[in-house]
Amino acid sequence: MSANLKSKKQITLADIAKKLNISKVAVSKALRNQSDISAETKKKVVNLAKELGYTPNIIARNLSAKNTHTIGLVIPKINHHFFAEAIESIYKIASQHNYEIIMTVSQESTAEEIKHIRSLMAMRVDGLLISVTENTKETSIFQEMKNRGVPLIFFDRIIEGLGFHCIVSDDEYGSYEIVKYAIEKGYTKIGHIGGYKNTNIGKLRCSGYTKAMEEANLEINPDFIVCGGFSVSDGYYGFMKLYNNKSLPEIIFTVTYPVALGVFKAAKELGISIPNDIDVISFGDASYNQFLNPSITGVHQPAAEIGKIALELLIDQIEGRLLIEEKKIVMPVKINFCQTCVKKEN
Amino acid sequence: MSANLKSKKQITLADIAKKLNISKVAVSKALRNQSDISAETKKKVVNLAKELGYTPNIIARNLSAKNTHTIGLVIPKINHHFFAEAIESIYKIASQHNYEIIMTVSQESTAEEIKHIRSLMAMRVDGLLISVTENTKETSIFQEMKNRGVPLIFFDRIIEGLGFHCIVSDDEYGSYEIVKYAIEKGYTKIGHIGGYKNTNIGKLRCSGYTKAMEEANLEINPDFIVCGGFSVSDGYYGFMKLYNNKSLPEIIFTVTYPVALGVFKAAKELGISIPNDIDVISFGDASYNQFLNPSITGVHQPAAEIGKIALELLIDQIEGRLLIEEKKIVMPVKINFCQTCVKKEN
DNA sequence: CTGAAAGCGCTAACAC
DNA sequence: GTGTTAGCGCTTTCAG
Repeated sequence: MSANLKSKKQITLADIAKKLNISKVAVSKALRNQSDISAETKKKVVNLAKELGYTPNIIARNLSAKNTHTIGLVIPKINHHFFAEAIESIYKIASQHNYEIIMTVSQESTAEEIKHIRSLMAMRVDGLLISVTENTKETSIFQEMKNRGVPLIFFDRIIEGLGFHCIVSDDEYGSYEIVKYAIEKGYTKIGHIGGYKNTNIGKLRCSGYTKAMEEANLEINPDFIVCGGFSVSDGYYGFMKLYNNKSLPEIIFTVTYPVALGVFKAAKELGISIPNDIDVISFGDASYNQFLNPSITGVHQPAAEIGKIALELLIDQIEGRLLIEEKKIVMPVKINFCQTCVKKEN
Repeated sequence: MSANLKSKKQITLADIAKKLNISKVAVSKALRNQSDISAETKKKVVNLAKELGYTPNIIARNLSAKNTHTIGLVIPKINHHFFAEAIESIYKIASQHNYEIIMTVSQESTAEEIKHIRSLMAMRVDGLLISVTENTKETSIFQEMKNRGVPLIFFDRIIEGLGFHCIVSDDEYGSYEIVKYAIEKGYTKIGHIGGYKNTNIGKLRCSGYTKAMEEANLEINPDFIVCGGFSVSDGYYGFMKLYNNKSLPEIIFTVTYPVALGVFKAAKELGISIPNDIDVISFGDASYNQFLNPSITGVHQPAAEIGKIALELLIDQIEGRLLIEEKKIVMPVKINFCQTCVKKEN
């Protein structure tokens, strides 16, 4: 009825078997190059398969095999430098290990997140790689995965204490370091456009900021802090909110790079110059950052590396080479010194 | 043997049926809320399913159903603004239509591309959405898909004449327009870092450039033209090549936005100032372009729109609502005026 | 080396 | 309303 795959009947093992007057089993074995088939039969089978344009039906194979060599990936957003780089790396590694990735995007919605996890479970992926949404609080779905024994690894945006391995950047220390750097440069009125406190990165990046401030005996002005999500629009509205207060901080530390871009956007609209009128530093960066005006001094995260390690860990677990308890890998970060936060002006 | 999904046995229809002392078929129907099952039975089944944590096995379902509600996506690269935006849109639309996307990344390798297409076919996706690599010349794999009647749509990087629908930006006209604009601004020595001529976008963006030049009776200096791929590194090496010639053009029109960034990178290394020493315009842009120094005047492509239309077209075709002949949709583009190509200096 | 039998989990078709 | 039968395409087991 439709122009889809069913319209032309697909070639099956049985078709090949019939033409060659041998059994389906022989064909199956020949195609998988098993040892107990004569070279001659193999050759005949392989040739005919090619001639007929045979494509194995993985669905059928998976149904008997019970594993799919497929990994489910759930991320909150694609068009964000950190994730774009991480997934690029994940796809590369997956290809090397002959796993297929089924990526889903939650769009920062917990309902979508749950829907996708269920869908991936129904597809019987061998394991799950997840970075949760900025709103995820409810852990029951993950608890359920734990009970079922589904291999699952969290990366970047994680939930601890559920027994799954986690891999993250050193959020707290990186934040601490960059705020400390700003303090050394002479800034004292330091604001923070942070993430929701229910997320690990929101919480830790904020506490790194707090620690640096306290260590330097600097006052943390609550008016200089706003919390929200991780995207450009959150930075934009965050800055607008700060702007509507009586006074602005001298420099703002943003929880992500997109948030910093949002600040740029808002400042531009308001005719406020960065870094002359107000300065910005961020957690995270982007490959194109070097071309910005000004380029943002920020904490560089090893996104590709995080993706790679997360996937390798997951594959190890799937293939039974990893049976240890919940483990948290914290990747070191470093500051990428650019054109913001150069010196405090007087 | 491993900590994978098989370790804990999955609940099946049969398990539920046995506990309830009814048949598998009744359970299957109840779960799919079919009309010929009593409300009472339905309730019992649904409750028990939830209690046992039943997850339908889509693999098994697909095997009998013969369609998978799954679409294969093959792109050359993720971390490139055009694709990031297009796939974000594709995922969004897919979610709305309840299709699952299986995205694969060819990394600009034709071998990977073919491997992924075969793999997606083996997974029996209902259709394919493809943007080919910069190296794709061999069309036999697509010919094969045509013969099999696989619904397939090309977008952005297309192959015409094979009978598949295509959707692209107006590459030639957009290029013509922006080069014409540069000419109006007084530039005469205009170079082009272009794409391989075997690709539609490489060819058309170059011919748009050529047309504008010819129309203005400007000389096209072969030394001002280099061809290559579409990424940052291609722009970088392209510019280095131009630099090693005797003279540089006044302005360079690049085939993609990443190529323009590559030019920025090379120029920065060489101590050449953009737009003072040499100027740049590009086909394509990025959301963060507005924060660049200088922001690049370029042709804006409706990436999200292209992804959306491509997918909707494909779904129409899969579901049998589209039976017309090969059709090419050309999306209008517009110039995004920024800080490059502002005026020719004397 | 080869093949017959059984089954993966689900659904469509048809009977009761 | 409900159940029986058969089959999707493949692989594993085991007998020859």
